[in-house]
Parts: sequence; C-alpha cells; structure tokens
Amino acid sequence: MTIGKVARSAGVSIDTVRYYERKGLIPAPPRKESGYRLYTDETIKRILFIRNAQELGFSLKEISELLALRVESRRSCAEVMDIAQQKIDEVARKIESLESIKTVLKKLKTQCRARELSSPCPILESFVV
Amino acid sequence: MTIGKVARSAGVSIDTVRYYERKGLIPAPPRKESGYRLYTDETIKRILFIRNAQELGFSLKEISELLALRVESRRSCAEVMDIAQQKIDEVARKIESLESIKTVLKKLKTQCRARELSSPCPILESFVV
DNA sequence: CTTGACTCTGGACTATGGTCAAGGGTTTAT
DNA sequence: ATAAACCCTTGACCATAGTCCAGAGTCAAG
Repeated sequence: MTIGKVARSAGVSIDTVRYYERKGLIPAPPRKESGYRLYTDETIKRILFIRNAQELGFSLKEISELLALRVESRRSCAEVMDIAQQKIDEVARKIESLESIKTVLKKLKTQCRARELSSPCPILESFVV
Repeated sequence: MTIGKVARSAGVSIDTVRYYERKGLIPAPPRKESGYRLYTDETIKRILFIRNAQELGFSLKEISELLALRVESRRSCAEVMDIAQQKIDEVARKIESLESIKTVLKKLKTQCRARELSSPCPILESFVV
C-alpha cells in the first residue's frame, strides 16, 4: 500500500504520515526500488491510535511513550509496569475531570431549561476545578 | 490583586495571564491610575479552569466556547442548550476513549506481571481505536 | 509511449500557545 | 529617598504539530 492510500484511509495528509515517520511514531516502512514507501494496514491502525490519543490531550511525545510500552524488552518488566501504572493514573485523572465538566454542563442545560423566560441565562457557576 | 499574585496563585507566568487576556479568555481587568491590572480571585479560578480544560484536550478556542456559554444572554436559550449538549456529547466521547485506553493499559500491566520470566514483554496488541 | 496521478526529498512556512527582552514607569520596605 | 521588586507595552522568539512547495522521478491506463 502506498502512502497516499494509507493517508486517505487514516484520514490524514501524506505530509502527516511522513511527519510521524520522522518523529518515530510510525516505523520507517520498506521501500520499492523506486523509493516509494510500502505500508501494511498496521500503519493505518497506528495512525488512528495516534489521532485518538491526541484528541485526548496526549502530545506526540507522550504518545511515543505509550507506544514504547509495546515491545521494549530491554526494559525490566517492573519498569514497564510502573510506566503503565503512571499512565493509568493519568488517564483516570483525566476521566474524573471530564466527568465533572460533564456534570456542570448538564446542570447548566437543566438550569437553562428551567429559567424564567426573560431572566438572564444561568451561569456556569463553579469553574470545575 | 496584581498580576504577579494571580500568576503565582494559578501556577502560570505573568505573560500567560496577559496572553489569556489578549485572547479574550479572561476579561480585561480594571486598572490602577498607574496602569497596573487589578484582579479578584475569580481570575485565578478562571485560569485554573482553563488549564484544566487544556489538559483534557480542549484548545483555547474551544475553551472560549465553553466559557461563552456562561452569560451569553443575547443567544436564545435553545441555542445555548444545544451547544451545551454538543459539548456534553464531546466530553462523553472523550471519556469513552480514555476508558478504553485505560483498559488496554491495565491488560498490558496484568500480562506483564503474568508472563514467563525470559519471554518478551507482551504487546499493546489492539491499538485502541 | 505519453499523460495524469502519484511519490520522493529538502526546506520554507503556518497556527497555536506561549515565553523573553528592552526600555521604561511604579511601589514598598528600609 | 532610594534600592529591590514589581508592572507596563511592543515586538521578537520558541516548540509543537503540522502544511506547502519546488524540482525531479515513477506508475498505470488508454
């Protein structure tokens, strides 16, 4: 599969695919004699994972770290488990914050529905910290 | 309260506070005759909210939108409720994705603990999409 | 066997979210 | 009343995450 196909399938630009390769987020694929990159659909999955994680507030650098947990067999198992646990905690914190933002948004919506017609729109009172 | 105090309390730089003002994320505060900005601790709360939302993958522009839900009384209530619902859905999607990342990380950790001592470290097999 | 679509590299450019510095005025503690 | 610490504006600079372009080669369909 050439780069254009991969890019279209993953919904990113060709430049982005090459950029991810430069940044080590996807492995440098084998090439044709012509120099064309040849991918399998593993790469598409990988790119979708990256975009997904980005959406969730992970930087490319952090995503590399997540990905590095995969096969780092040089690292001790304890170390890998430790990093995994850190990431789990981080993710759990993010989920909590999102939950409270969601709660506030829902409350806002309810208040909005309930308010008197001519009164001012209710306020996102407590700034969810 | 002067800008330095606000910045320290919120854990950001003075430049960042001024930057947020330029970007309309915090209101331009009243000034002393000298031109010094004078804040109340509302601003600290606001900045903490912004940082929190950023952590969760919202851009400053999106955060403005969240904040704009507050008092936009020119907007119709239905419209505000609609935007609120969109944000709720978005947040719910983020939570779901984070849950599945968490699941995979936990599985990885378990596998890691369970593996044979000399075998290679298990793989983050399915790329959580 | 050529034409249009595709790919290559290298480097310049962009937007976002800040950060820093210069040159100058202000406040406060001693 | 003066030094240290603070604040002002303007404008340059930075990292991240791409995006675009030039100039050149490659591939596939008619």
